[in-house]
Amino acid sequence: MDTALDQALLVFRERGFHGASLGELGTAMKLTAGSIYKAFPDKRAIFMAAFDRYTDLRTTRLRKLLDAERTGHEKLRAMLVFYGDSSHGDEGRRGCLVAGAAAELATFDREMADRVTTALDRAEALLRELLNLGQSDGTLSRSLDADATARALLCLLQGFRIVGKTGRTQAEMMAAAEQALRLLT
Amino acid sequence: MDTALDQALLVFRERGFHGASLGELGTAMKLTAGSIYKAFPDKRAIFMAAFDRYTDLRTTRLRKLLDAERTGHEKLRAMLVFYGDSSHGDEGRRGCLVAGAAAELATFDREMADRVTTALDRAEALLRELLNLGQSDGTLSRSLDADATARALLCLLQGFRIVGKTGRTQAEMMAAAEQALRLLT
DNA sequence: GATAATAGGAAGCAATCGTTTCCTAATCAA
DNA sequence: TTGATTAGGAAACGATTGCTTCCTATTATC
Repeated sequence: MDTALDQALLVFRERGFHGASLGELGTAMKLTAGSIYKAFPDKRAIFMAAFDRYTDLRTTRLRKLLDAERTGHEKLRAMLVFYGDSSHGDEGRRGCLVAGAAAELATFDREMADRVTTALDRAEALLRELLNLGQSDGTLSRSLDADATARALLCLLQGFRIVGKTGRTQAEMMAAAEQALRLLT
Repeated sequence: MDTALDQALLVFRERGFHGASLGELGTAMKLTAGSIYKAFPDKRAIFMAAFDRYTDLRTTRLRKLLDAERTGHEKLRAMLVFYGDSSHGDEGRRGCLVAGAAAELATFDREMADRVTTALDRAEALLRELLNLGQSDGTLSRSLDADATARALLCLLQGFRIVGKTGRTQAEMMAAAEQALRLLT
């Protein structure tokens, strides 16, 4: 089930919700349409399940990376690098389900909009935590407005995923991430 | 023709390329499908024309705003405010055609990917110009790496448009913009 | 004012969409 | 082994999609 969702995930990331047909989803999940509809009431439910799995997987991976760092500055760098790594080459071109859902579905699908908002709010809250930590342990500038900076960083990271769709190099994205980090020190 | 495109534009911004049907486009443009296909070979061509008009309109408006400012710092603020203003409330929820096309079409449609890349490259080049100007006239920090900072700002601005899809307030977006600007001074 | 050219709309086209139905084969309890 | 339950696939469903055809007004030209 999870492995099938992992394949559906890729199709949705590359093609978007409306751009992904059940045929493509089926071949990716190695399942026929009939079988898929045994597990999901409709296409939208597949997307939502894929969305939830995507955010779960990514926050788990990110948390692990953050736990390996000590200072606020280092944790923040790890988060910027995490997004930078997801925003270049093939992986970058595959795109981000959160950004994609925001662009494609947030206007008219209330439930999807709520999911996107929740995901973004969590990321923003995490960034604020890291900023506060860095300001406490002295590794980040104390003159920053943590709320406004967290929101700006959220935008920066989402922008990474959009710009990353156009096939930038790792070096390009990392230089941008490092420059952003330098401004906060 | 341009006024018809302006209406098609809105539909594409809200629903994306695949999410916008010719019926919706027709009612928005106050034209039937038959008439539309007198002017465009296919739906994709409508989108491309709308995309070009969108980028033209926005760069024209932006250039005008930038010309009204003198220093690099003030011009950069004007650009950040321009994107912030487009990223809240109803206008924010309508979304950005460039970000939308990047998320939805950049993976498999080479010609659209090129268009998106060109639009992003132009924005990045403009940001670099403003940074260089600010560093020359002393209104922006000379220790910045202009290339990396321009790319980071490009991501920030595209992120504005994505986050703006979820209905943020003007105050929220402006605080983020002002904070980003403060970091560059 | 007659005629040619064009712009727009109504209706219908095949194809594809998401979805359902039904059948088969595997699984499991007794 | 038997019978019940389930998972999966083949095929077809109506609806909608992007697109075309054909007809009717309107405009423009001489």
